[in-house]
Amino acid sequence: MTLPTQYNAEDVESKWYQYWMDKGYFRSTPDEREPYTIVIPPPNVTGVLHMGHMLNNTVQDVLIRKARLEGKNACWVPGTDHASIATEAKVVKLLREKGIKKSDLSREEFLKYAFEWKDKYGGLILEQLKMLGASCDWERTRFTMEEKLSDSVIKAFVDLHKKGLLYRGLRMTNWDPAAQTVLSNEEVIHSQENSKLYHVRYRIEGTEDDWVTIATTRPETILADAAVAIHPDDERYTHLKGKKVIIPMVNRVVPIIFDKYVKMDFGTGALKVTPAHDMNDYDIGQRHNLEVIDMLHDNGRLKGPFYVGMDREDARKQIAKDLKFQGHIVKIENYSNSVGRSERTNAVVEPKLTKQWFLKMEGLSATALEAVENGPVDFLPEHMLNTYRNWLKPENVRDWCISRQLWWGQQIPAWYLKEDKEQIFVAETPEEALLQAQEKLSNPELTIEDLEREEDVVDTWFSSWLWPMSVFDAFEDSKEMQYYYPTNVLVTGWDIMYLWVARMVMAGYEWAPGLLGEDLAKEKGVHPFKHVYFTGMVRDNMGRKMSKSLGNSPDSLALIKKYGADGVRYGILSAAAAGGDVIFDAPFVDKTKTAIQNKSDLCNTGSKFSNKLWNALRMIKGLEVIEKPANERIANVNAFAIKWLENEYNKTLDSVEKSFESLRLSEAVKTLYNFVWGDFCSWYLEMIKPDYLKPIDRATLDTTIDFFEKIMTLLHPFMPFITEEIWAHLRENRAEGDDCTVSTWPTAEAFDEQFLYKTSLLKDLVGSIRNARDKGQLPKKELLELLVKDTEAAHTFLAENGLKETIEKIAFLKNFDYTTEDQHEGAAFISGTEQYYLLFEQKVDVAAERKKLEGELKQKRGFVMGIEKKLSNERFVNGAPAKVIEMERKKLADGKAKIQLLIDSLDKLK
RNA sequence: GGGUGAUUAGCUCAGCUGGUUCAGAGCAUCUCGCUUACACCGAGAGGGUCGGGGGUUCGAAUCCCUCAUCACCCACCA
Repeated sequence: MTLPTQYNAEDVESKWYQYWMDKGYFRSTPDEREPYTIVIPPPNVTGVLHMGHMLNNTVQDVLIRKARLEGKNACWVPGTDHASIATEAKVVKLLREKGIKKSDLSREEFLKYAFEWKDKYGGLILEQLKMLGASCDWERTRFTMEEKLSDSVIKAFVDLHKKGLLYRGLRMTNWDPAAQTVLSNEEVIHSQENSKLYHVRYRIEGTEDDWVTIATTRPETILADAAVAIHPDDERYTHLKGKKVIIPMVNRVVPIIFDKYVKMDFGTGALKVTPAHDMNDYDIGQRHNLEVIDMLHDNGRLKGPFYVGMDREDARKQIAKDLKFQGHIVKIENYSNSVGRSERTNAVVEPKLTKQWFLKMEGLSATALEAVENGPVDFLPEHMLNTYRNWLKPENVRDWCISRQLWWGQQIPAWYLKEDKEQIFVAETPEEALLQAQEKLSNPELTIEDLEREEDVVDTWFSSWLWPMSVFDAFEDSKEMQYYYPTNVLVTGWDIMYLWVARMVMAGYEWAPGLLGEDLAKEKGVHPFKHVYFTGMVRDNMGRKMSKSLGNSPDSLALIKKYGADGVRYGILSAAAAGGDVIFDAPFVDKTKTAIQNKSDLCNTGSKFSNKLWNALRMIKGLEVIEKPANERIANVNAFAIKWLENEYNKTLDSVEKSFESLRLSEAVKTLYNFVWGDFCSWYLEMIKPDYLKPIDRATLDTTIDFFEKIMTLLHPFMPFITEEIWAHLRENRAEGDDCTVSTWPTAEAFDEQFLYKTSLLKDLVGSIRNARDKGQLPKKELLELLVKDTEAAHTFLAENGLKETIEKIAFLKNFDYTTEDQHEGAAFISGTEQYYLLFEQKVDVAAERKKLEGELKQKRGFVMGIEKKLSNERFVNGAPAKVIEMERKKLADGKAKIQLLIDSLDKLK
């Protein structure tokens, strides 16, 4: 069998995923093993895979694959979120393109269309996750609006209502005129926009020509003004106390009021108050009993009395003209202010007084804070706790507005008495609601016809916060919940820390105790996850978030096609320390910007790494085998190489484990990269590689394959495809089920630091020899003679079994011996603390060599002086631990020895 | 206004509990090599007073203070 020189990720990857699926390797059912659970942060059902998902899901896959290799019952639950506003907006748009208006459809008809559309196009992202290698248990795929999950939502709602945590109230809310629904604060994105500040004068009632001038960015709302407000300490306006003003256009007379909210130094110091269309004005209105005049329809068009049916933005321009015509405009300034837009529809959000359902957050948020601050939930990176704390502080917490005026979502299980809408009955079914009504109103004659159901649905997050429980069918006495809950780790972006993470914690504490039962809750805990791993945001090279509207997100699938999923996974992981933002250079973003292309390409490093692994395999597979090593010399070298790799391997494994413990995945993958490329390929394989066309002995080859196999297991969580491919090639005739994906994670064994120090000296020496060859312009493989000054230390160093032969082999020496004489031909150099001579027929460039040695000497002297100073400092000697002092002493001794060698060398170079 | 981070090699970034992984990696640059696993490669080299200043300490890239610059989040903006 011949293997191609280049690894072809695309061909290899396509076959393995199906293979794993066929074998059912990702399937998890409760058993006696320890569970390791992750629930996916459900992407929008309409979403497509972007860089953020790739980072997020690669991290999850690494963790879940590692757990699987460790023999745990690894369960990664996938699924999608119904994303009510975004999806409904999309469906509405699609229907409009077909000429169907939402308003012409009944709720049932609309939902039918929506579900059809979801079934047809939704969940594409899950298929894309498979391309990435995500080892989810696909048989567990859930959807937040499927029947069972919706049932959980209803149950949770009813339960909260029973506990008295839900209420319905008239509040100023964020209104999205495009989607025609209320939004939570989190769904409103504020940004600075250019607008105009209109200075408009209002005539004071009872005067001919006395005016007060206000400043506003929204002159159209003048029609709904209820007062003009002044700061009570503003001396410019004290004469207006008790006066009234006449509002232009509508000629309504409204009072001048005094309120400390007004800033004296802003604008004119006089503020028009429009309680119906501004959050703060509403508050002022409450304080002063002002009339609330709503002049906008739900779609953002004007009710009147002027500009009827005109959109608010058009009306603004028109009224500005009209006010100017009537002499009310004093001036118009350019102005930059913050404008809130709907995250989902990008429409400018209107503050609007609406009746909504709210969830009391006081107790819930305190619990959520406590669970992380002093409880069982860890954040990574830790400092995220500060942000979390800041958001959950009592003064920053507001009740959660959970109703939405949409159809795509769970309809709120509340029924109103048709005759008196203030009579509300919350129940899981209409029958129960009716019973409640009959009882409460002491009227057994009531029928279901007398009730009508609340039209609104709940906020999407009201289903998401149940996700870690609802995916295990928690609300129906679930063995799965009892086994898998709490989940081990949640991997998500910090941008939804409050929106989602905090709320899942609340939900966990609210319901898990009841669902798990007292004993189990006590034993396992009720928190939804133990660790939260916050990934950073993936940004482009201008620091901007990747977003569809900017078009700065690279095409994920194109990346996978180009570099292979393994390459992309490597790239994105090695770039992302937990919590740190990732600047991801996107080669496909904008070909006109060379700056982007010039930058590093981490995925390419990953795909090169795949190729390196592949070729290491090719080398091993290409070897001829004999039973015994050809001679003792080869046997010694091989023994040394194996001993070295074994130690280096255990050290690496130890370090990788430590990185995993603290979830430092980028560190783990880099450690493995360095070990594989450096120690395994560059050193070990070169040591055991037989001469051209010579065979290798079976024992060495077998050991090498053992190592290679173990390395594949270690690397598997990061690069699942190539490791499985190599695994398959490494041994012929593997048993059924002997696959890398389900192999056994090795345990770290002790390693010998002392020995590894020797090997580092070896590396240094070999490097020096190569450097000397380089300078002497000698061919790499010409066999040379190396002499070392005969000292005790040199003997100790070379006494290590096989070390000398190994140096001879990889540095291409025909002879390596001791000498007492100084040598004058070839190159002289110092490695470690020894003086070496590499002999060849060429005079050294004396001047250049002297210069180099002098430089080295100067540096060494400075170094030694520093240590001497340190050691003569009594406070250091008394204060520092013995180990450190000992180390310093050794450094000093070695430094002094080296200085002597340098001086000797310089003397001889004269 | 409240909060959080960042500043280390030309670029992108690691660097955990202060001390042998302490000044690192990848990319880029330079020199030499198409060598028999790999030119997606190999061998070697250059390059940083760790943003400035102060402090704590025997010892600081690491802890504290301060200044500067740059991000981001929350609140708010007539």
